[in-house]
Amino acid sequence: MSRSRTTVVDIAHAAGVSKSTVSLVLQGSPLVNEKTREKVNSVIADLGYVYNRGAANLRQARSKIVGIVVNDLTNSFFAELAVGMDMVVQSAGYVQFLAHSGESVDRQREVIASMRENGIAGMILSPARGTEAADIKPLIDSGIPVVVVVRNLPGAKVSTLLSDNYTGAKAAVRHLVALGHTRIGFMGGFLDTAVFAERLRGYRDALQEAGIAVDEALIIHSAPSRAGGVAAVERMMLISDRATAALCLNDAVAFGVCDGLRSVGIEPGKGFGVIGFDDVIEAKTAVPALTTVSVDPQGMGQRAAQLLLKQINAGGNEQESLVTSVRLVVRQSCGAPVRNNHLEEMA
Amino acid sequence: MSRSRTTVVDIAHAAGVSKSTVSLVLQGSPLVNEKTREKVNSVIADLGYVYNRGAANLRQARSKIVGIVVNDLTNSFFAELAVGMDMVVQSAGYVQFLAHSGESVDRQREVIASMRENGIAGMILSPARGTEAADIKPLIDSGIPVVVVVRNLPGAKVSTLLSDNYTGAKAAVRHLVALGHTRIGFMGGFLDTAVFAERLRGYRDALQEAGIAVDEALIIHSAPSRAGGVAAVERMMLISDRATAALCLNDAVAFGVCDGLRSVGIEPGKGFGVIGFDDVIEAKTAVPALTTVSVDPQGMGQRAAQLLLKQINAGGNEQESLVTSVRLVVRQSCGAPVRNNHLEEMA
DNA sequence: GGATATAATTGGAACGTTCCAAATATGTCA
DNA sequence: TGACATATTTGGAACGTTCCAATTATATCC
Repeated sequence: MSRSRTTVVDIAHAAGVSKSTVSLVLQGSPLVNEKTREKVNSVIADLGYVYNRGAANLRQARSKIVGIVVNDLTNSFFAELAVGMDMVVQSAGYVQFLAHSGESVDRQREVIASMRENGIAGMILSPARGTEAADIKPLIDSGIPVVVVVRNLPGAKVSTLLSDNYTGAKAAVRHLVALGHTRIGFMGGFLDTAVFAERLRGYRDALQEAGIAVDEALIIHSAPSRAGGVAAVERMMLISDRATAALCLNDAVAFGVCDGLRSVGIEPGKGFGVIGFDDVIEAKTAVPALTTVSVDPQGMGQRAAQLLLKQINAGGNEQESLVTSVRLVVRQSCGAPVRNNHLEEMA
Repeated sequence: MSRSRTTVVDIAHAAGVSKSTVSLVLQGSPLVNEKTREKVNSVIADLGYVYNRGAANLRQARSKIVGIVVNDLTNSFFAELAVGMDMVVQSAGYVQFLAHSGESVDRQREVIASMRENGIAGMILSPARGTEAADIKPLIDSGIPVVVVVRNLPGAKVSTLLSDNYTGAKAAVRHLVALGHTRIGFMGGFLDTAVFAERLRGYRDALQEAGIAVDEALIIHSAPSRAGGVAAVERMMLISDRATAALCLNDAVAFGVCDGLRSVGIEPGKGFGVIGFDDVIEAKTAVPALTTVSVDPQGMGQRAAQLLLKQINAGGNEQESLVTSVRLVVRQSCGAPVRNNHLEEMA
């Protein structure tokens, strides 16, 4: 069907110049005469030439491709994170390989290897559960900048961008305490992620600070999903001295908790205070609107991408560790009277 | 930092063979002696060689990269669609550029161009609203296989994979009619997509078939999102002879409709029947569980990817148009007694 | 042992760019 | 006009692989 690709040489020939000149035009070099540039550009348009970035990469040994690996794209927090990255990556003239590891370290290893073979200039990784520093060591050793987001990867020599889970959880619990709650639960998640550990730590410390003893029975583990939230409520109903409010691992769990409450006849926000974490888009429009710790995933994705691009351009590989601030957005699900939209701000 | 990349020549040198032999080993050719193969492989492992697929692509003029462009990754239907594609693409040894067009045709054009420069072997496109056949013409003309999913692109010479929107909508409305409803609304969406048109057509035809006159006042346009669903209910409350049930453009709208109903004191599934479309994961765990037309986005993504890979391998570019079947999953939100999970099946 | 078949290996050109050093054109000055 | 500076253009090597045709090693047969 299509004859062999038109190349820079074809352009050169048709425009009556050398391929070097065409290359110069392609790169927008100021060295080339205005008339020549016009001529070349018009020929390019005529022949429907498409630049072969692969060939250029081969010669230059640096590509305009970044790799992004996300543990769970079906979770809207991560989907939005990815969209944030997409925005700045595209705008900078890069494209991204974007893959979903599905929390499988094996799959993650495979896609990282594959991306590496395909010549990425850098990578953003939101690690699958159970990822170890060793998993990305070869990547790093080869001098490719890596930014780790959302979940920490202790021991890895990389830049990281985490949200301030500890402070956020603390603020949420403080808010529940201020509303008069004393039986406050923590729902969703398992011990295996740093995110869980930090949020739980914030929860514990806030209770302690308020002089409320931590009741381990109120810490209910479950899958970090909507279904997990439903399950957590079911489990909670079995204990005698039940909670009257809960901080949830994330918004998905919080929505599940609302569902679960409703199915046992409790109205979230009235009979029971629910606070989520992440502030995904639906949090605002849900009924009741979800009180949650806002992480702005899209903004976080943007920052991560900016950080990566900076490192790519700098060439140097000094690591940088950023913590994005977080704020409690009070809506209806916690049962507090809504005074204004962003009641509490935290640095 | 890192010295220049180790190449196939370095391997050859260290293993005492020629680069051609190394290349043969890399490709798993049966031509090479078992002992030589072992030797070469061990050297490869020792030197930490990483294959440069870009160089190979340059020589072979066919890559192992596919492009995927999705109109809205933050919509979980599309996120799951993408995950389905990711699964089969990865397993086939390909990587994907995955980009989010955010319903912007400009952005979409840019990323398509960028992916093309980066040498994709094929592309799956879930077009942004307003995309025209002309937008992807150059891609197609260059002989790159394209599969269009979810939304139709009339006039484009491509393979398509659509869900059976018409039949699905019809089945949903029939079900509502069977439950005794006569005032049935259609909520969410605008006239500008084929998906909307088809589902609406199914709605109209089913009503007509049942001898119920279509009341244009019950067709309420709104954004195809959760917030849009809330808005649609608000609008619906203003009319005198209100609907008692509604088919929603998609699950997001349906959730919004449930939210909206609740905030005016109507319990979805009791006072009002709600049916969604798509069957996203949360549909099952929501309260009330959402009756919806199941599209299995992940499965659809897989099929799309399989179709694309088939076309890439075939080389031939005969188009194929598939319609994925769809089935009504009756849960609680429509108010029907749940007899078993998949009450109605449709081919 | 020589001829022939088969197995295994190999050098060099090619893919489409960029980059360098060198060449050529154009302008300026005395 | 010659000397010099500056603006513009250019050929060829290089990037890391694959592929072809050709070569060399090994086995098989009479």
